[in-house]
Amino acid sequence: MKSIEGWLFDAYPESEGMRVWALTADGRHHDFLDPWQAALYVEGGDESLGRRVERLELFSGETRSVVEARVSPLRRDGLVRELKRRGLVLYSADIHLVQQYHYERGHFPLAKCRFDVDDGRLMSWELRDDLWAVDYELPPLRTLHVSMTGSEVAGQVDPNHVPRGRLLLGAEGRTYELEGSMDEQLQSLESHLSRWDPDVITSDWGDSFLLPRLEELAQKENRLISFSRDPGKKMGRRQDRSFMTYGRTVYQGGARYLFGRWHLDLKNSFISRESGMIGLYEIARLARIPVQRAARCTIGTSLSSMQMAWAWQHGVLIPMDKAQAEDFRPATDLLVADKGGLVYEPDVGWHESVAEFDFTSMYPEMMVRHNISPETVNCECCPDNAVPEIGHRMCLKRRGLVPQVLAPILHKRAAYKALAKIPGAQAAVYKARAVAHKWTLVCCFGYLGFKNARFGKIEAHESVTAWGREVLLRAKESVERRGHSLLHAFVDAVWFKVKPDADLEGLRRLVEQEAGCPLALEGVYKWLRFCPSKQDKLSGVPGRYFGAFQDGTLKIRGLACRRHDTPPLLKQLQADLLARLARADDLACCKAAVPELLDIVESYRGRVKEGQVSAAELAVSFTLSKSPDAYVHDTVQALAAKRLAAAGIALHPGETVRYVIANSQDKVKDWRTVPMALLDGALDYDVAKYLELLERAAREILDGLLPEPKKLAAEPARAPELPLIWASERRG
DNA sequence: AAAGTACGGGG
DNA sequence: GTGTACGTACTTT
Repeated sequence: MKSIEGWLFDAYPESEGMRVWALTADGRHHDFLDPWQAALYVEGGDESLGRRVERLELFSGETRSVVEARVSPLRRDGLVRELKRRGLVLYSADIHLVQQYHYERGHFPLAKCRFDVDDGRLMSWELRDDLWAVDYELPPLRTLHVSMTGSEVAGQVDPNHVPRGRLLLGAEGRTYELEGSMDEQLQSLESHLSRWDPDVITSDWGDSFLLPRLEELAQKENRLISFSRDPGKKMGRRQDRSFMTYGRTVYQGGARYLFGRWHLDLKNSFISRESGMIGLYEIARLARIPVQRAARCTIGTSLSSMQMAWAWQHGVLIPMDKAQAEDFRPATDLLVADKGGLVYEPDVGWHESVAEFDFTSMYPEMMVRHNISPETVNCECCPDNAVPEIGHRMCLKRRGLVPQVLAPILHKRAAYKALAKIPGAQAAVYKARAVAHKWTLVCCFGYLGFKNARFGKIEAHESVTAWGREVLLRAKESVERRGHSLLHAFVDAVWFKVKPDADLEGLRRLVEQEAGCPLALEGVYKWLRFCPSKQDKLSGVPGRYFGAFQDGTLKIRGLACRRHDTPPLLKQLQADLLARLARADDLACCKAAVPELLDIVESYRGRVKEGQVSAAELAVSFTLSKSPDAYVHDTVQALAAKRLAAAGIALHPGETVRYVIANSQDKVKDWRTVPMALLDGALDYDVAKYLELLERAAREILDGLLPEPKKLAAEPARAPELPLIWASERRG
C-alpha cells in the first residue's frame, strides 16, 4: 500500500473503472485504477437492474422511486441505448463520464487529495482541498510550449492556411527554433518530448495543425507514436465543428487530447484566451471538467456542469433531454415579456463632469435575490409574488437550483475582484479568476433562455430581464429625484451630470438601496461624448460613446476601434486621437487639441498615400458566417473567401479570414481583394478606399468637436474630405 | 428600395 | 455538446 499526497491531474474511463493520474509536489506522476462504476437512474425499472432508491424530480419537487443501475463506464452508453429501446425513462444517464465521476466522488480536477493505492488500485482517498477556498495550491507543472515562426506574417491564423515557418519550443523561459524540413522538425519535437517529459504541452495551433501532422508523419513511416503518457492510449480527437453562439458563428478546430498529459491549444480555447491558464484551472475545478476538456468547452458547458454537480450532490435527478416545454401564453403577453434590457436614448453630444453608475452582475443578482430558476417560475404553490410588468410568479417556498448554484460563484467573484485591487504578485491571479467567473455569470443568464439547456426555461429568462428593467427604472428615478440630470441609461448602467458638490458615495448607497441591486461607481468622466446615429444626426445610439475619466483612462464603446473588422491602421489612428484627447481636462481642452488631432490624421493620410503601410496594418479580418460558395452578394469579404476557396484552402463557417482591399472597384472581381494567405511579393492596395475608411474613422471621433463649417451646408453635392476642410480652416 | 452581411457585449 | 434578438452601418443588386 502506498499513500500519494498530491493533485488530481487527469482521469479517463477504462473498462474496469477510471484511470486516475496524480502529481506530487516533487514533480513526479502516479497513475492508478479507481474501480468506479457509473450510475444511472431508471423510472419504472425493475430491481434486476439495480437497487431501488429515492431521488428528487426537480420541476415538480416530488420524490420519485427509481432504480439505480451501475455499469462499468465504457458500457454505460450501450446500456442506455438498450433501456431506451425498452421504453424506460432514464435520468442522469448522458452525463460526461469524467464529470459524473467527479460529482459522485466529490472531488474535482486539480484537487489536492491523499490517495491510498495498493497494487495499482485505489483503496481509499481523502479530499484535502476546498472548491470555495479563495486561495489554493496548484501542482508544479512541467510545461512545453510549441509554436511556429512566420505566424506573425499573416497574423494569428491557422497555419493550414498560410506558408509555415519553423517550429519553436519554449520551456523554462527559453525558446528553441528547430531546423530542417517540416518533417525533420516534427521528429525533433517528438524526441524533445520524450526527453523532457512535460506534464503539459501548450501549443499555438496544435489541434488543427501540429498534432495531426505529427500523427500523419508517424503513419507514413509506419511508426506508432503517441504523445500521451499512458503508453496504451492513442491520441484522442474530437471532430471540428461550426456552431452559433452569442449571435455569431464560431469555428472550433478538431481537438487533440492526450492521456496522462494535457495538450492545450491556446489558439483553440475560449477560456484560456480570456482569462489565461489561471482562469482555466478555476473553471475546470468548479465545473468538475478535466482541464483539457474545459479548455475547449464553451462556458455554457462549464456552467451546465456546475448545475449538474449541484443537482447530483442534492439527490436531484438530471433530466436527459431538454427541460420543459414553454407554457402556453397568448401572443400579446409575449410582446411585453420578450423585451430585453431597458434603454433610454442618450443625450447626444459632448458633456463635462459625467458620472456613471453600473450595477454589478445585475442579471445573476436578480436570479439570486428573486429566486429565479426554471422550477420556481409559475409554481403551483405561490399565487402572489409576481414579477413586475410581466406577471410571472416566483416560488417563495422552495429555493431554486439556479440561485443556489450562482450565489457562491457571485460571492467568490466578489472576493476575487476585491483582492485583485490590492497590489502584489497575486493580484493578476485574482483578476484572472474574477474574469473567468464573469463569463460564467454572463452565460448563466443566457442559458436560462436557451431552448436546449437542461435547466433552462424561457419564463425564467424573461423574469430576469423584467427585474432588470425594474431596477434600472428605479435607479433612474432615484438619481433624478436628487436633482441630477440623467444623460443616458442602458440595461445596467446610468450616466448623469455631476453637480459640483455632489456626494457620490452617499448617492450610490441610496440608489443601490432603492433599486435593489449592488451598484458601483464606474467613474467620473472629465468629458464624454454620446455619438449620434449616422442615419439621423439628431438621435442617439445606445452603446456608442467615449470619454476620459478623471485619472485619464478612457472608456470607449461602439467605435470602429472596438470592432473586429476594422484594420489595425484605423484602430491605431483612433487610439492615437483618443490618447491625445485623454489628456484634455474639459471640453475647452478637447477643442484646443484639434490642431494636434488634425496633424495626427494628416500623418496617417500621408502614410497611406505614400504606400508606407504594411499589409498587416491594412488587413481587414472578419468571421465567415457561411461557407464561401453560399454568399449571394459579391462583397469584398465574400470575394476574399471565394479566392481562398479557389486556391484550395478549406474554410468553414466561423473561421476568420483576413484580406487587404486591393482595388475595390476593379471590374475583375477577383482582383478587388487579396487574402493575406495568398499575399506574396509587392503589396498593391486601394489608396482611395483606405483614405475613405481613414476619414470615416477620424470623423467618428472628431465630428462635433469643431463648430459646423458653414461651407459644408452650401455645397451639399459632395462632402469634401474632412482633413482638407479642417486644414483650410486652420490656415484661415 | 430591398436585401445581404458583419458586429456588439465583457475586461 | 451549440443563446436569441435586434439595431446599426455599410454594401450589393
